[in-house]
Amino acid sequence: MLQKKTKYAIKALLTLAKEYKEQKPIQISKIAETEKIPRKFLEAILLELRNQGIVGSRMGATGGYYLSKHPEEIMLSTIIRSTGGPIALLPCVSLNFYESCAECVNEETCGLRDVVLEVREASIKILSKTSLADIIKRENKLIKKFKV
Amino acid sequence: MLQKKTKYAIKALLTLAKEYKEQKPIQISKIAETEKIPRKFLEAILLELRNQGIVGSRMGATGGYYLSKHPEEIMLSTIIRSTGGPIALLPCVSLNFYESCAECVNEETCGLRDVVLEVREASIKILSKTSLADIIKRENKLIKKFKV
DNA sequence: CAAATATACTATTAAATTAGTAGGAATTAA
DNA sequence: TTAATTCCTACTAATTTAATAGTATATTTG
Repeated sequence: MLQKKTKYAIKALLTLAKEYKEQKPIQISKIAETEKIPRKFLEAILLELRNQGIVGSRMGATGGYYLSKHPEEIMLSTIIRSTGGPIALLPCVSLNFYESCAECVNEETCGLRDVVLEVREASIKILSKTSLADIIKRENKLIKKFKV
Repeated sequence: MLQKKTKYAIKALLTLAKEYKEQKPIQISKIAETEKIPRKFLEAILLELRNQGIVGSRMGATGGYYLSKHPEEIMLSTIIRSTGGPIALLPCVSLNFYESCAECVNEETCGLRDVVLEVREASIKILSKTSLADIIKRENKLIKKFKV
């Protein structure tokens, strides 16, 4: 399961994406309000996303956060990883959060690992081709669909 | 990520599967030892698996646990669900652990949910066609592969 | 039947992770 | 210079997960 932190991050980034215009900052408080995210928590999350290079910021009055890339270039897999959420089901198949299993005699011949690897591939295939822009597109399609 | 509990469950069930013979019980302590799982914790896990109908048990001397079905019929998805591990990335797309998102105005038109649904489908497709027997088969294949 | 050996069950504790808060420093625009 | 904003560090609270303790109940075997 994704952490709340990750979900908040995605929602916040979607807000930035919807009003995307290069370097145009939006304030934390505005995002927190529209997305119903605890203000201070969001502050911490955006700071982290900034350190990861996903968003940029401007300090001072009229400051705020903005996407550092076009919404088409920011992938869901990147966001999940940047906010600490491993995608894999077991640490032994995680690229970014790898850890070997204490009990495993031989990782290479572990049948469970083999399956879990497949699951990871399938998940990453979807998550790494889906951008913020894609999510917004999907949203619009769904709205149309349910209006009819 | 799968919980340790789930991983222990899978390992324990694989042990039972490898020595499978209808209704032939194996003791907790033996499984705990070969799989390096804390004895008492495993006890609790097996009890749960029993209440879920995945294993059967016999009390008293010479008692123990045994698979209630053939290893080919026990699927990874079932084990994960039975030990409390949701497969979906968000509760709003989980079949067995469903919960709506507090902030979501309309679930049906949520773009993120739409993507996460796809990921779930892909994962379940693999996990629900993989049985204990399949995992063992994979293991044997891998052993052969790495021997050469 | 008694002793030994299992699981069944309930309750509790410990550890780890995740979520959220507090408060002041630094920066910028007006 | 003031107001508005992000930056940063350190905490605290809440929740979840992992593990343990101890007793009750059932079963086999001598």
